[in-house]
Amino acid sequence: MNKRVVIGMSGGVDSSVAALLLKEQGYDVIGLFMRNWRETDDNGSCTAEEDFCDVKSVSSTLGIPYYTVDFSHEYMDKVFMQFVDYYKRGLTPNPDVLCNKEIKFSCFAHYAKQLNADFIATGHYCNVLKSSEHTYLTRAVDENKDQTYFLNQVSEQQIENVIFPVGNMVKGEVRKLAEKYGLSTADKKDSTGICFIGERKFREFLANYIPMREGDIKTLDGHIVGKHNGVYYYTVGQRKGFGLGGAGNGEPWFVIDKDVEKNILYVNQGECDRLFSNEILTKSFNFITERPQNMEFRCQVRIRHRQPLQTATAKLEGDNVRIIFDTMQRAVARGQYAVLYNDNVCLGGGEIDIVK
RNA sequence: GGCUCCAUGGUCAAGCGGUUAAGACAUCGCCCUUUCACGGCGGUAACGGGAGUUCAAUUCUCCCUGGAGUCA
Repeated sequence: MNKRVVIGMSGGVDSSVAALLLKEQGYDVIGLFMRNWRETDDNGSCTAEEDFCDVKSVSSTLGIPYYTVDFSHEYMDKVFMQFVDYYKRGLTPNPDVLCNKEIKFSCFAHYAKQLNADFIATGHYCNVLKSSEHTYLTRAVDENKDQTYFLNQVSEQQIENVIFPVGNMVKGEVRKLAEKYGLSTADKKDSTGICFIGERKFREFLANYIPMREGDIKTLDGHIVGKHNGVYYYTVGQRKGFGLGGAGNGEPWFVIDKDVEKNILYVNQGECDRLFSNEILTKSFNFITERPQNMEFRCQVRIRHRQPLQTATAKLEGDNVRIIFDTMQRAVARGQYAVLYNDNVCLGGGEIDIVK
């Protein structure tokens, strides 16, 4: 009896090829398409429909059964509510990190278990490394596509029976393979935007959930230089979207800080020291596999997806971790995650709570 | 009210009789990207109005209009 793998199929190339590889490796493969957001996109079209068509197409090419499941209630409760709440509080949430923790490696995994799966799989670019007693999450071979950042909140238990078939491939190889096997998704554009929701005009999208509230845009020394529709729509370091142009030294303006209580957006023309920091405190840090032995250790860190790894010193402080970077970091946003690495191993991550 | 300046794209700002009327910031599009951002590359977009002078006016003169400053 072949081992059964339930693979999350999004309708993209990566999960298509992941399914292909599993099939080739002789697993009993079942495709599962998740539908977690019930709305059309900005253009009024429903990409979920198109994606599901691709899942059907690829599944039939591969000769595997497929199912569809709807976790939109769970997604709303466990991911989207917090997302909105964070923005209301002036933070910059990362819904995709939560989505992996709560939906893909939780709801999805439980559902797969009901289908008698021995393993679950996804098209994520990352890997698992097994030692005699532990399982570690490791970076993808394709540096450019590594998605471990988004998995920083999962637990060892959640990845113990997970297979990431494309984790040791580069994107080009994935597409070639898809083409070779005639998968309909071979040339499909990579999807971006919030997972399951897609690319949106962000402020307009947020305005559906957080009412606009006009306020002043001020310089750091208190001069009013414009008006905004709500500080929560903006992220520290942001340049576009508040219409400040001309005058001064001709440099672009950047968001430096936000005062949610007073509804003031602080900006500066050109980058300035206030935009940079080399020390942060993360809260309720999640170590995926094991808590480090030393209270203080050297490591690599990234504070945003795809940021090149930054060298730093980490200090354990209870459930929190203080991180002191070797070099200044630009636009550290509260609500995002600082994710630690020890070379290829992703140690885990914590939400950025305080930026010094 | 007198006098003196100023008037170019959304904003700031080059230009100094013949230019495809710079550039920056904003804005828009594309690229990058399973968060939000950053970033890269492109596009749209202007001579306040009316008379003159001149072969030729954004460029010179006058008037109007609209700003700014200054003086009783």
